[in-house]
Amino acid sequence: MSNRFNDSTYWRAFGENDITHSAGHYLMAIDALRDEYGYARVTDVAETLEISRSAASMAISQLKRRGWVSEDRNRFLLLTEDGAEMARLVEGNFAILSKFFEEVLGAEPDVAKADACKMEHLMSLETGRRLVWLMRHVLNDSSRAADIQKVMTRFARDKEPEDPAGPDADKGSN
Amino acid sequence: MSNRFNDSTYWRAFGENDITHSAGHYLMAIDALRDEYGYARVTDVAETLEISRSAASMAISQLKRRGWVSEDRNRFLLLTEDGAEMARLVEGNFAILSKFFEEVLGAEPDVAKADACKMEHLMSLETGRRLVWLMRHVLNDSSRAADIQKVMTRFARDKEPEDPAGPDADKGSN
DNA sequence: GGCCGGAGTTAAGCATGCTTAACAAGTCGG
DNA sequence: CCGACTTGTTAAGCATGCTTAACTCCGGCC
Repeated sequence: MSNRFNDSTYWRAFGENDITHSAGHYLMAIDALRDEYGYARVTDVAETLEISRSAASMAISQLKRRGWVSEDRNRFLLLTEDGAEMARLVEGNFAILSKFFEEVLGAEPDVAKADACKMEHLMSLETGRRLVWLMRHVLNDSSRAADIQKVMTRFARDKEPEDPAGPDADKGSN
Repeated sequence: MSNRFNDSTYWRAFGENDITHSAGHYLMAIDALRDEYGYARVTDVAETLEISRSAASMAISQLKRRGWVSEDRNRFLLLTEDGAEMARLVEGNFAILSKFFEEVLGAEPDVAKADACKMEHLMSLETGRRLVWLMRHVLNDSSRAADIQKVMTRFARDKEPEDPAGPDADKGSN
């Protein structure tokens, strides 16, 4: 059996990500709060994310130890340079994925955002950049965009129960 | 502040997924083992996934309780109908995502597979189907495929350090 | 018949990430 | 000046998901 199941470096890498789903949202919350109010406290982050203050407190301690969050002289929360970079990465991945799901694939906005939110911290910088590039150069070309729209409209019309991988997907590839 | 940060139903939905990353791989491992050897035991799953037998044992108990795995009369592992469906969903998502990352975005095979493996259990059936459809109807059209290839070749040439979201991505959207 | 080894389970420990409860410290009002 | 509220932290508990260690159980072999 020589497929990806034999190679634990693949599937177990899930747990060794640069950033967890929740960490990404802590960073983005701090960023958004500073944008809007000029400062961010533990309590504000907890409120924004609708979790307990204690959970926010402990999680933010981790983020400080990891060098992504610091405090100003008034003990207000700051993103370090690395922290801001991670926040931008996750934010950017969310933006591009939800845009792709909605505008190219024609998914419902809610579905597009839910899927994007779950995947945002997992897509590599490299792949994210490639997707941005494609979107920019395909969608901004109105003829190509219309082309794709036509195809996806046909999808909406022809839609029938079918295997998500489809007959020509290379199942168990590697 | 009226963006997705205010709505915990979005980001916290991550933990309420239909299936976890590891559960997906347990199901796929059982499926693959039965395909190749005609049967699957706890020990075989543990070996395939390179985890301890005890971890496999406990995880598979959960999957049985969840109605995704059962046993035949010789105590060999079986996927239930629901289990097989979940396995096919995750498998299909992996196939289509890695194919998309590699063949459309032009990512390195390793990067494509790593990203796909991390995201496979998170993409909804709906979005997966749409991606399959697009791939089938865009990539199978050689002129359109060439078009995209040309764009992505230009990406490889022009590649420069840039924000993954790019200037025209709707950051903080909702 | 007894013993060994493979298969499977259970228990205890660790990390993440959440909860509630209890508590320390600072600020503000009467 | 002191009580009350706000802020932040720590502790204990729970779920997931892994580990190692210590079993049970069963089948085959001398």
